[in-house]
Amino acid sequence: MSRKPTTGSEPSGSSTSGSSAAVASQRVADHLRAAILSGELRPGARIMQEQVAAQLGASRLPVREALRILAAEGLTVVKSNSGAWVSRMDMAECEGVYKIRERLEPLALSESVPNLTPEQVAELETIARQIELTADVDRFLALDRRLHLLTYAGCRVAQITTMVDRFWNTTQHYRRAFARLAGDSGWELIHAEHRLIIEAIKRADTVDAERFLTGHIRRTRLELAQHPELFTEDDHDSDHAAD
Amino acid sequence: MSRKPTTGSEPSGSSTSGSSAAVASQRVADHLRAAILSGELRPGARIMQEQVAAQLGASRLPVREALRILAAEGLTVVKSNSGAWVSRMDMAECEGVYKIRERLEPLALSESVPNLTPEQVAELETIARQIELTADVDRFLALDRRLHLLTYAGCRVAQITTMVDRFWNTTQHYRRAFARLAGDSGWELIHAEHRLIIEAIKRADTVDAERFLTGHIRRTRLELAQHPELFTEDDHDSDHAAD
DNA sequence: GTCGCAGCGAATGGATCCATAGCCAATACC
DNA sequence: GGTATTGGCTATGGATCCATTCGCTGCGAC
Repeated sequence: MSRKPTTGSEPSGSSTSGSSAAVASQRVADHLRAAILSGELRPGARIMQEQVAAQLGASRLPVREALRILAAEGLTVVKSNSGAWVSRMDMAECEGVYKIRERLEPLALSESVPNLTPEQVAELETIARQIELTADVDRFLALDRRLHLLTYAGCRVAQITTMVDRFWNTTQHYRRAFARLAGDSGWELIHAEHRLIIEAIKRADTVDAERFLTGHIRRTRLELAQHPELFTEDDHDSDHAAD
Repeated sequence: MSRKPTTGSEPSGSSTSGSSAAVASQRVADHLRAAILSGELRPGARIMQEQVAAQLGASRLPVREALRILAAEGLTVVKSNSGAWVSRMDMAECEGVYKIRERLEPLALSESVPNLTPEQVAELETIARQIELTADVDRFLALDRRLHLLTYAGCRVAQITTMVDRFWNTTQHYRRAFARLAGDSGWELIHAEHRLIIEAIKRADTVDAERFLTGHIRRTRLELAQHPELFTEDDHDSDHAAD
């Protein structure tokens, strides 16, 4: 149906806008991305083109392009004449992503720190406090994501922030699974790391900020390596797509 | 039985040089990627869907998907209801990519060094010698690319090598422009850095290898920053796509 | 003379239709 | 009774056709 496209003055909706994108491909991609990140579509879940098309009231063509876009982002895999699935990582791949993040995010942080406003720094502390008071896993995930991405908000290099966002997206599901089995001592360490990172940011000390952030990611990677069971959960079909 | 098709949709495939991808989208993407990397399509050049479609004997649909793929790789930009162009970087963006490479490629190298075979190391030295004997810019570019990517050949983490490949692709044109105006002393430094990197690789010393590689990329970035004229060359249309 | 608006053309985005390649199951043969 | 082959079904890939939108050009008004 010809839904009035609202003629967005500036299309340029560069990812994660979530709202009405001018082009259907982006809208479908945003929808699927949100579904994957929220856990509604789990790794390994089959994505049927016409099912998604019918659900969103579009034809299969935008869905196809959206699947290409998401595949390029690493969120889906598309096999010729076979179908599309939500990307599933094995432990080695996930460790690889963490190794990349270990190098990349400190760079993002260094590029960001000099440009952070006092208001943003204050918000960092607020979020950190909220995280320490949070017991709910989903809320922790959302806050943790907001915290870290906010520390990178001053990064002027779009390439870096784009990549950082992508890796946070591709590992979202495994972070959720990982957060579920963290013990109290694990939370304490995370809180300590967050405090140290924020304190270094307040001092505009990029060296220390990088150091603590590297340690934060590295420690998470090493912990992750001790839980291979996170990657063995067979998801088989799950076409019901509900949780 | 033995008919194993295995026409895997390998994104950013290692250039099978035959351009015989099973799916047309990939074939078109490979063709356009090669055209961009070879310099046939320069940054800022307009890419017309039906022109490419006619040239490759396909319909516009695979071309559209190919443009999405290349856009995700950073090689093209697509504007809604407007068209597609070869990505053009300003100096800040190019510096950003170099900053990323400065962090990422040492990681790729560290992951690769323990897995490099003696034959590969020997080939590294051969390529380095060839580079030192080369005066031709295009030949230098090809050899330099082969050299560095070969140093990363042992990296088992596909995510890393994929990204490294992508960044080498997106900066290919600027590397070419940059190489054209390098003086003799510049070449000497490059050769020295290559020798040091390879020597460290031979010793399986990942720390030194990372150190020299970081310096290599960083120095290139700083040199690049002194040549803003590389990014001001207006290319306007260039639909003839010849050089 | 310059700015603005309207109309036209061309290129892209989207939808529908057809061909093809896997996958599964049923059947026939060993 | 088991296995292999074949046939049908389904979902994706590709092509063509239509709608939309952006840009350009020409004309008119200030």
